[in-house]
Amino acid sequence: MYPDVDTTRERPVVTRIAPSPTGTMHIGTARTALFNWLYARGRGGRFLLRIEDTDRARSTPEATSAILRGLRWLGLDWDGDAVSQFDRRHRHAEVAHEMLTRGSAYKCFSTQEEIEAFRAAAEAEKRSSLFRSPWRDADPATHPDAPFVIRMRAPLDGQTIINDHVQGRVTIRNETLDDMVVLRSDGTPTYMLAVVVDDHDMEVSHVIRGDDHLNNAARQQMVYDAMGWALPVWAHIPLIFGPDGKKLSKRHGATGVEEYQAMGYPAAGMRNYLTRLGWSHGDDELFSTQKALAWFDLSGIGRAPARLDFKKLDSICGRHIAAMDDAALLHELEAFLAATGRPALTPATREAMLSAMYCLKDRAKTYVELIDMAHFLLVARPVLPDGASASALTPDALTMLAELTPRLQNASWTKADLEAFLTDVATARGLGFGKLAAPLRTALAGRTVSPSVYDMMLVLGRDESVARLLDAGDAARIRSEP
RNA sequence: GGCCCGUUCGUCUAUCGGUUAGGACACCAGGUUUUCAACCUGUAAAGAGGGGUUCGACUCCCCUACGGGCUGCCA
Repeated sequence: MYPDVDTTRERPVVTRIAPSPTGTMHIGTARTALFNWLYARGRGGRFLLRIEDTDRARSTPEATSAILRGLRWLGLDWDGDAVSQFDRRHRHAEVAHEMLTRGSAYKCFSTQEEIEAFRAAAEAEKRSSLFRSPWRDADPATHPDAPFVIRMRAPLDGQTIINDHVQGRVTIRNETLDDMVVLRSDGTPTYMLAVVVDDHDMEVSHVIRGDDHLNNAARQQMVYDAMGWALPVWAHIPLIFGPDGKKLSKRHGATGVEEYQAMGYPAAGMRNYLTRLGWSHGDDELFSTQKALAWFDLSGIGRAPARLDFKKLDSICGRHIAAMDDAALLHELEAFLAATGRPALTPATREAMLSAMYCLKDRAKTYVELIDMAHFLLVARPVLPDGASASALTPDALTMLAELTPRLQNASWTKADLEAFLTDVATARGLGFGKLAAPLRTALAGRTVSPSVYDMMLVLGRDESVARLLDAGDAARIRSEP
């Protein structure tokens, strides 16, 4: 019934993401947005945003702003203003009436109670529960003066073929579809109508969306056909599952993009991971957004649902953080601090952070870990050692620090010289450097985990380092006094 | 129930009829090492099951099993 037209013919590339504002921005929605963005931006096309808010009961402004924030965080910029589907309801109704005059739709006066009763009976008798409206072929002259919905007059036989660029040729027999409602009795459009009208009016050329819409595509294609509109290229991508292979839900932990932002994952790493989830370009695993834009294509999308793997996300994000330019990383970090309500950096800590970035970024997979690793430069004297690190301050260790500290006053303050000097100190006592590093780390950072002691001394500088070592000695002395 | 889609190491995936089925993450065993991270080396690990088609199937077809989606005056 529908010829295999080449829908990829010359036509400007326009994609869109059309989330419904009924909660947080789901990670799956974010990935769909990313695919659409990559496809359009990689081809000089446009990427649009439409808020599908026709369900007035469930749509909230808060959810809309969460969507905007999520897209912005991921760096997925859209063209023009976000379109409100609800605002276009009159246009949708206009098309519904156009379908009426064209004879491709009809008024149905069946009440919801009648339909529900029919479905219940059909289920009970194990018959098809497809509702066949008795008004489909009724003479308009006999129509009552009563509320009605407008239904699509869908073909009863034949088949509808979805030429899907991910799933392949999908054939659906028309007899398995009923006459869907396109305009509700209150005059508002249903999703099935609105999505087609909007995509057409917005000149969307490629519809890349979750494969939960694959079946819907057949019914939507009937609307395109009824209106004589050019079909978009269909690409129905598999959904994302939780680590256990079940549909991603709250019990898996993070489902909203803002939760990932709060956990400190860098946007570039998220883009990389999400792009690779369900799409591939040979064996390439780690890539920049520029590469993704150049490589992304519908042919690389897999047909099976993919599971979220936090370990891999961690790994990818860690590599992105390590590869980032220090200044850019600092900028991102400050944005993270602001977005999550953490205290901002002071001019002094900002400078220290920048100079320390080289020894911090290799050790962190998230900004949370980065901040944690930077603890030594964020705390002010006196550094209070935590329980685990305090145990390194044994009497012997304190003696060693006390001897060493004055000599640090005129030591050469470079990594190589400090390393030589401190190694000598430890060796002179017949100890491995580890025995000396532990108390040094405690005095400098107050933690058992930190960057290398040399790096901390370099970042802190001579005065601050010496002062911290003296503090540690003082504190121990005070503790040991009765 | 009906219809539609899917199924390669634990996970993400490569392969587009001919490979010892490759890579990455995770794991395990070593190495490096001042902690952590990183890094290096190595081990183990897969075509859901059954039928076809073919000289030859992970790859094409069918059936089954399992998973998912749709079946709303939700989107």
